[in-house]
Amino acid sequence: MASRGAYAKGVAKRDEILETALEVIAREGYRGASVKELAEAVGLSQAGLLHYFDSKDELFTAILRKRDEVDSRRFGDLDEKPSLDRMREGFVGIVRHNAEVPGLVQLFSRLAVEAGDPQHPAHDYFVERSAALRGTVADAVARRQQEGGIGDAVDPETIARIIQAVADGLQLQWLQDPTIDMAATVDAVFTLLAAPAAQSSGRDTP
Amino acid sequence: MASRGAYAKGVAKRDEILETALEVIAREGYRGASVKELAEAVGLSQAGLLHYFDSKDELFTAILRKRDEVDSRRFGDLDEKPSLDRMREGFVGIVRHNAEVPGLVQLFSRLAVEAGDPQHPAHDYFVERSAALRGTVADAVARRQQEGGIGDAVDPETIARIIQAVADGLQLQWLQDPTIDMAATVDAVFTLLAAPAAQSSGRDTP
DNA sequence: ATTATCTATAGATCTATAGATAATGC
DNA sequence: ATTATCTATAGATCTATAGATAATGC
Repeated sequence: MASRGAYAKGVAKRDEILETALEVIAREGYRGASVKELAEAVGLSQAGLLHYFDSKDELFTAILRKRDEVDSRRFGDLDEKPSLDRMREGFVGIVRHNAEVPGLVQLFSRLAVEAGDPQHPAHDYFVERSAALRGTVADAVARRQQEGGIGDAVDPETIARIIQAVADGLQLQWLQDPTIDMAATVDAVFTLLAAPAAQSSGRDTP
Repeated sequence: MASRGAYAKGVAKRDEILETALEVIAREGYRGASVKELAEAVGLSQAGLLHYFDSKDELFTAILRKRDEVDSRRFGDLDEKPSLDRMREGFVGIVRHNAEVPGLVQLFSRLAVEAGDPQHPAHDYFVERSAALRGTVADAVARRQQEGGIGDAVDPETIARIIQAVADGLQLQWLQDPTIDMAATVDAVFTLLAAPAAQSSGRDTP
């Protein structure tokens, strides 16, 4: 009931845990990422680490959240109504960066599967993150469609969903074959979208 | 060394195991799919079942292979150079069917992540299956591009990779929110591809 | 003789919790 | 007084293997 909240030291430690975990997983893969290994990496016992999280799944969910925080500081927040072109750049940049942190891609994909269960601690994370991402993309697509830069055979929400699916699905392919160029392929999706506009521009009515 | 091979009974049993496993997983999800549960479903002890497979991962890999076999009998083999339209139908049909077997979607996605490790028994399965699928799609796309039905801003292999990524990525989204219409979204990808052609058809040169 | 199957078990994890002690801060 | 951390352990799985016996087929 009467909870005083974490001490300053505790707050800092929790943060240190998440940052160290990100490094370890990025480098060594999700494999070596048992609670015990992560605890050792940060100089705690397994029980000592779990003091900060309710369960292992909470821990990994927090790691993903931390990652988004770091990424959006690095690549600019996607919640600012960017133009489609700016979004394309941002998106491709993140994907290119992901190709350097295989362990995080593994962690993300694996949790995405497990979090299908609404009881899973990461469920809300995925649902919210997805919706936010798609909302921003759909906005930018809708604006471009109004300018005539993209055909309107498919509605913006569906196009946004497709773009997200490509990014997620490519990661699964890339986990099998890390030589494929995820960034270039995501970029190609935007090229495909733009294609019709290029052909019809300048002569709107026959 | 001198291996006589399985008896007729054994061959049948192995097949029965796989078919029962498909049903159980489709119905109950990947969750309840420990070796022990699957063994019970088919009336064997856990050790009795493992007699037919080298390991748990081999078992699950065999289950996925069996599934493809069943599906391609049901939806027609994709290895026959179908037209893009026929392919679109087949693809959408499979996706629609997948939406009825959540447990198999979970199993597939989860193994796709784990099989990233080249040591994993399912690694070859995913690599080969992927390549075959993409090859067929790329072929059909290339033919359509030559007819002018699709722009050539993006090469056929990349388009094939994108289509596959959409299908795989949508499954991850659908695991979080089973109300989304995977089939309709995959179909929309083909609509997007066709869009430019519709606009330019009939007047090739300005 | 070999396969098909069982029971039993070793052994490897891994998670969560209980019950300490030391450090921090109202 | 509460948080931060430790050691120790319960207990839940789960996989793989050993060592049987019963059924099958060269």
